[in-house]
Amino acid sequence: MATSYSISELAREFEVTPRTIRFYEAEGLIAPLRDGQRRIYRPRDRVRLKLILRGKRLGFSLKEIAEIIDLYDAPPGEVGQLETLLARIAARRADLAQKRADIEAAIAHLDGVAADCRGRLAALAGEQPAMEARGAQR
Amino acid sequence: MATSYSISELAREFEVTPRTIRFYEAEGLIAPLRDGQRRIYRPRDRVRLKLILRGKRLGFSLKEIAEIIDLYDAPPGEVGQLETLLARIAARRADLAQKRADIEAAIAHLDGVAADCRGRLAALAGEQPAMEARGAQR
DNA sequence: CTTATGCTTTACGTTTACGTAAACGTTAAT
DNA sequence: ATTAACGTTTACGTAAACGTAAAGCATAAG
Repeated sequence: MATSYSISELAREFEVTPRTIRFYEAEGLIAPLRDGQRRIYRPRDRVRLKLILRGKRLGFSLKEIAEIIDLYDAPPGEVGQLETLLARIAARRADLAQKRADIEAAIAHLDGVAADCRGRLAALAGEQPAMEARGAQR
Repeated sequence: MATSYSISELAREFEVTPRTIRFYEAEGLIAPLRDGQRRIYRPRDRVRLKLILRGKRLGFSLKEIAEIIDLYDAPPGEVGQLETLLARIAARRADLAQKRADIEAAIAHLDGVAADCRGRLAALAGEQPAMEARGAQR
């Protein structure tokens, strides 16, 4: 009893529209089965959709996402193919490492601003303790 | 002798076109000084541009980037403003944390594929050691 | 039988983020 | 004086990623 999904089931689960899912198919990112005219999505299609959406959150274009996904289910292949595959993986990994560095920097920056912000709040609280009792944290 | 930059200097440094920089200005993300008609970019404009491009690499829209940047140079403000500012920072931080989680997952996934790939290469090498001497790593 | 629900294709519309070209000003060098 | 290098505004063009109808098939329920 292999599980399968309709397009609107997947759409609901991942909070996208059916249109979006069909669009990804048209772009060659997913290839669901068919029951006559209806699209039937298997677990592997669901995984692919999840990967696509993760890629989107990271700011990759659909074209880039396609390349990445193709890396995942690449065929066993022979030596030469495996080597070029490793090279492509390395390239993608470098992209991700760059993004990770960007993220760390952005988070650090934000945390710095927040700390400064709390500092100023503390200063204000010490300077002008207002009429009502202080609520330390909210 | 405060340093300043021309639009093409910044464009070269960050590998974007002047058009792009002017576009960001039109969208309210940068506000360079003027020398007559010419735009004069100060270090703070340069920093902003850097932040914008970092945001772009992370997949934020220019509108989202504008919100984030506004958090950075928010006015000292009073208690209420500081508190809502902290709240907005927390929201943005949550976005970034999500993206970081996505990145970690993607990198882990890719590393797994790469490891599997190297494993298959090793298997092939042991199975059919070709005519020429093996080059352990390239 | 027809109404509702869900899926389908086809096709044009929209937003974002610029690209590209035209036409024009301003120093700076030849 | 004119060519070159750099800047400006204005405006139309474009690619990506869908949104939004329109029109039709199918099948389950009333």
